[in-house]
Formats: sequence, C-alpha cells, structure tokens
Amino acid sequence: MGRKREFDEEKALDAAMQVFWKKGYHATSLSDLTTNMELQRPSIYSAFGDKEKLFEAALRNYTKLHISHIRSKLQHNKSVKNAIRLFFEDLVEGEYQGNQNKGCFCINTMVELAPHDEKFEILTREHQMYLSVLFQEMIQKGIQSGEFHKDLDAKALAQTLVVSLIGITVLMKSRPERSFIDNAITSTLSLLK
Amino acid sequence: MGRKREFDEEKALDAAMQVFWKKGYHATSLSDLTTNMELQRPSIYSAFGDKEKLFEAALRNYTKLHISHIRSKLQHNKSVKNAIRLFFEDLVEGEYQGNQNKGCFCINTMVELAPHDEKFEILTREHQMYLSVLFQEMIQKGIQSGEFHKDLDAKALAQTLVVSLIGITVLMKSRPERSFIDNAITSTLSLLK
DNA sequence: TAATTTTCATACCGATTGGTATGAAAATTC
DNA sequence: GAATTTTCATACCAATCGGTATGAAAATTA
Repeated sequence: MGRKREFDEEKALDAAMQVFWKKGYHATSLSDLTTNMELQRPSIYSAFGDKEKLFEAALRNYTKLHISHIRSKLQHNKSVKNAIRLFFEDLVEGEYQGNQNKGCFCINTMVELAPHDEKFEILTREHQMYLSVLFQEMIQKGIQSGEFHKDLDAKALAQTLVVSLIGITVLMKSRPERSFIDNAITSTLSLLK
Repeated sequence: MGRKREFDEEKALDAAMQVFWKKGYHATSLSDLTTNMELQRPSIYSAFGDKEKLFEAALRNYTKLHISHIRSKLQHNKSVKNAIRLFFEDLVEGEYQGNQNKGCFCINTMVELAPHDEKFEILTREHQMYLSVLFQEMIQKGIQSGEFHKDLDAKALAQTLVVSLIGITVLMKSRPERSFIDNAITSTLSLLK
C-alpha cells in the first residue's frame, strides 16, 4: 500500500558522508546536504532523523568502508613490512595527488566533536582501537613467519603505527614538503625489524 | 583628547583564544565571544576586526605562547632524550589530569580550516616546521655531546617526533587507555639512541 | 568648566540556521 | 478505476547567525 521510496538511501548516505567528511559537522548546513544528497529536507528528516543523527550514520558508514578498505590493502602482500609501507605510501600519494584534502573523516570528527560529545568520543576511539588490532595482527604474522624479531612488542608497535598514521593524516592538511612525511614514515617503519 | 580604552586588549585576546581553542572557529558564536571576553560586539569589532581576523589574532597569540612554552620545557635538562621524554610525558599527564580536552589550538585549526583557507594552511604549517627545527636542534645537541650515535638523521627524527606529537595530541581527544599513548611514546623515543 | 573626542551598551539589521506543517503528486491495493 | 497511503516539494517557522548604526556616558584637553 502506498508509494515506495523513490531515492536510493545508500546513495544519499554516501553523499552526506562526502559533505560531512569535507566540511565537518558545524560548517555543513542543511542546504549543503539537500544540494549534495539531491533530496529535500523532509525526505532527509524522515529517512535519517535530524542533522546529528544523519552525521552519525554517515560516520558509521565511513568507518565500515574505511576498515574494509584498509583490510584489503594490507592483505595482498607477502612481506608484512612491505604491505604496511605500501599502505602508508598510497595514503600519502593519494593525498598529494588530489587537489582537495579531506583527510580521514573519523580523525576530523575526533578533533571536532569527540571532546564535546561522548557518543563521538567512543565511536572514534573504537575505530582507532580496531585499526590498532588490525596492525597488531599483521605484526604478529610477521613475527610468526620469521620476518620480524620474535621479541618485538606487537601491540605497542601497532599502537605506534596508529599514532603515526593519525599524525601523518593531520599534518598533510597543512601540505608540508613531502619529504617531511616520507621521513616520518621511514623512521617509524624502521621500528619493524 | 578623548577617552582611553577601558579594557585590556591582551586579556581580551587571551579570552578569545581560550574560546576558539576549546570550540573551534565555526562552533564559536559572537555571543560566546562577548560573554567570555566580557566585551560588547562593537568593542570587539573596533579592536580586532571581524570574527575571522580575531580568530587569526588568537591563533597567532597561541603559537607564540606555545613556542616559548615548549622552548622552556626542552631547555632545562642535561640529557636531551630525557628532556624530550619529559616533554611528552607532561603533555600526556596534563591532558589526562584535566577533565576537559582542548588539545592543541594549532592542530585543531589544521584540521578545521587549513584545507579550506590557504592563510591557515600556511600559518599552521609554519608552526609545525618551527617545532621540527626546535626538535632538530635538540637532537643535534645530543649528537654533539655524544649522547646519540653520530650518524643519526637529526632532521628526519625531528620530523618523526612532530608527527608523533600530532598523532598523540589528536588521539588523546578520544581518551584511549593511557597505555596506548605511553607505548607510542616509548617506541618513538627508542629511535633516539 | 566647556568643548571635544572616543568608548561602550542597546537595539537593530538582513541573512541564514535547523526544523516542520501542509498539500499535491504518485504509486499501490482492492 | 476508485480508494488509500506514502513520498516529496513548497513554503514557512522561530531562533540565531555575523555585523553595525546610534547615542549616551566618560575621560581628556583647553
């Protein structure tokens, strides 16, 4: 009975994610959203709730995509160290190639909202925890295969990689000389041995 | 001729810095500013110009204070490595003690405004460059005194410290377990040898 | 004290904010 | 095809946004 929903909810959420990712929460207006989602205000409100609920849905969508993206980047490789190096280098390459610089949606939110809203403090923290577990599993694999020294502290190093990843992502927003980033990557990866 | 300015311009700027530091640019309203600066709107506009000009003045005020703060923290110590370690540990201690979590005003701005305004891209980049030079001088001092191995790459390591500093500052906004941060610091500082 | 000059507080400006009431169009079911 | 039900677009809402015009109060100079 009645009409079916005309718009693709997933596509609309992706569009919202792009806008929030690029502009952040406060700088994004409802007008920005209606334009980019190609939806009118009442459609947005009936489908996603208010602006904050939509933002949360967009962020959860992002973290899910981000995890699977990183997972696939890290897996296809024989050397663990090379896989991690390639992951970092691709990250830098992508950011320096494109002309816009959105960084990481989750990190942006950690800066903008986490200190003012516990919901986002938890959401962003859990994402970083998840990433560190991913790295930790990789390093442990490297230890088991003999690629890394066996008394390496996998957990501590994984957490260091996450900190480095955050630092690099944020610093790139100020577009420093590329060697600055490259040096940081090289130094950090030299801990894996 | 005429009255003298009744308010302390420096105090007002400090108050503005605190508000922008805590809430960011977009989330701070003129009402927030008048309340915290204890000034009426026309006084703010005549003294500092519009909201963006005031923000820029507040940020420049911050970077100046920040540099001298770091300078003094790094100098009074015999061992370079200990000085740097103490600097990082105090940073973490301060953030975990207090209940609010403002992080670094310059890093917040790098995330919120640098990608959308070249003026702030440059301003924040130059601050990070300055910090890396500070660290580099410290490391070179450590090399000369024999504390560090002489073929250490002082510049690359200094840049790595800046990346790590940024990563730690940002990650702390999501309040992860303290060991997460401590591990990252220990690993990073193990590069200084 | 009179004249002058600047500061600061009130009150207001149009524009935009996030959010919603209303009603027509469209698609389903009977 | 008629009745029903939901979607979506227009138009609007109060509140707040950044910014300013106006005028009284205050402090200086003469």
